[in-house]
Amino acid sequence: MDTSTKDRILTSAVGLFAGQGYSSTSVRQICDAAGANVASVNYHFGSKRGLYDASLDYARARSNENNVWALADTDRDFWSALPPLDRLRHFVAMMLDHALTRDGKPSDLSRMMIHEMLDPTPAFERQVELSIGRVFDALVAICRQAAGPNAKLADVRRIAMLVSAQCLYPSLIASAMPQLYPGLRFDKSGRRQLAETIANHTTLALKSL
Amino acid sequence: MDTSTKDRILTSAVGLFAGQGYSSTSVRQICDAAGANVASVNYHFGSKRGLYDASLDYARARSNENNVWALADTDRDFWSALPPLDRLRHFVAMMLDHALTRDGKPSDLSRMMIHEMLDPTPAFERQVELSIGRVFDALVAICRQAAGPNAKLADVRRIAMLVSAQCLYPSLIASAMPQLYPGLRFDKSGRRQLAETIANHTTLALKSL
DNA sequence: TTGATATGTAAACGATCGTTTAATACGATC
DNA sequence: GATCGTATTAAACGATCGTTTACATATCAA
Repeated sequence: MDTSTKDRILTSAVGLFAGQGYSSTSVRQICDAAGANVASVNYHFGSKRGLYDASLDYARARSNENNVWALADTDRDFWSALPPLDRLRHFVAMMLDHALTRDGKPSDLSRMMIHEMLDPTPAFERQVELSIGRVFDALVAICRQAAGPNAKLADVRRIAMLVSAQCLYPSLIASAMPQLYPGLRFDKSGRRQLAETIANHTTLALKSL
Repeated sequence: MDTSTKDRILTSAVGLFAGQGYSSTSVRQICDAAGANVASVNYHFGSKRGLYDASLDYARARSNENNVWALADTDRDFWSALPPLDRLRHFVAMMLDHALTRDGKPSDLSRMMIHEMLDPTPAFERQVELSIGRVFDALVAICRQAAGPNAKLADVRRIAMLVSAQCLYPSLIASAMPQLYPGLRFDKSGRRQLAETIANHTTLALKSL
């Protein structure tokens, strides 16, 4: 093999945890996919939970390589220079680009996060602090800025929650897509259309506050 | 006990499957909660899968008691008499009422459906035919009617998908709510506000097509 | 070469999984 | 009262789970 056993295990684990969740994925299944021995998981990561925590960090790191969640940093020069509605537009597009890969399938990170939201494990609290929470906070801040000073915070927060709902939903229903929405595709153009639709509707909603 | 063993198992199974999904819930866990013997699951339902299928049907039946999904029947006199935008408003409120219980917690059925969407089991296809699929089709029909004849079907479908995203999201993040949205509540008034917000924004979106 | 440290592996551990078996208790029917 | 179908139970089945053990191998410093 060209990569280390530890890396191969990590890569296989991310894919399997993202696909089936924590409890449905066995250590042996991961090791078979990685071409590694069962005992190597506990050697390199201490336990299955340790591997899971490392997988979350690994998926998040890989996602950040494409400079993505970095945009959640509200105070970035590049962002604060933009008009509020443009910031919102870029932010929505960014969330979708992180939730869906280039070929329209859900990203491993988004799937793992959704599994965590649905059935939180002890690792969830840390992931909220490190990624999800920051992104949501940034989204609220952008929506607040776009809505103006007269909008009530509770209303803005509700709209921000609905934005994240629309951005994460494609990752949730990806496995069930062909059954539920036979015509829908999340390729590059479909993703762009979706981002525009969400951003436009949110703009209308924020302006009507 | 005042109820039959079969019913007690069914009730416990719905709650546990909804809470943790299929593979994370053990037969022994269900039987302990129901005060039944482990073997009774296979006696009454044939297998764990059989119990799971029966649980889905049971949860759906209980949900329909409150006359809910019946509204998905687009040709109902009561509904077709309403103006399109009012039908949309009622439909969104109905979806939210089915996704959330009176005290703001997610319904068992919505949780089970979300688990199915995220990691479909062999039972999913049947549930799409019996409930989810019909509801989504009805939603598309209502949105199409509200958008008028000039709207492109693909655009209407995308908006309908986003509506279901916003209605199901609260059930997805219910376990993680206190961490992600500390201020948000889905009590009666919160649910009404949420339904109004979704319906209003969707109305704006459909009119702008 | 020797010793130390890091890595990989076969085998087994005890626990838990879904399922089956064999026996028992109950109730209705003949 | 004997018989039969239904319901329930304790106990055990083989399989799989996460984890551990004991041992083999590789790498490098002394």
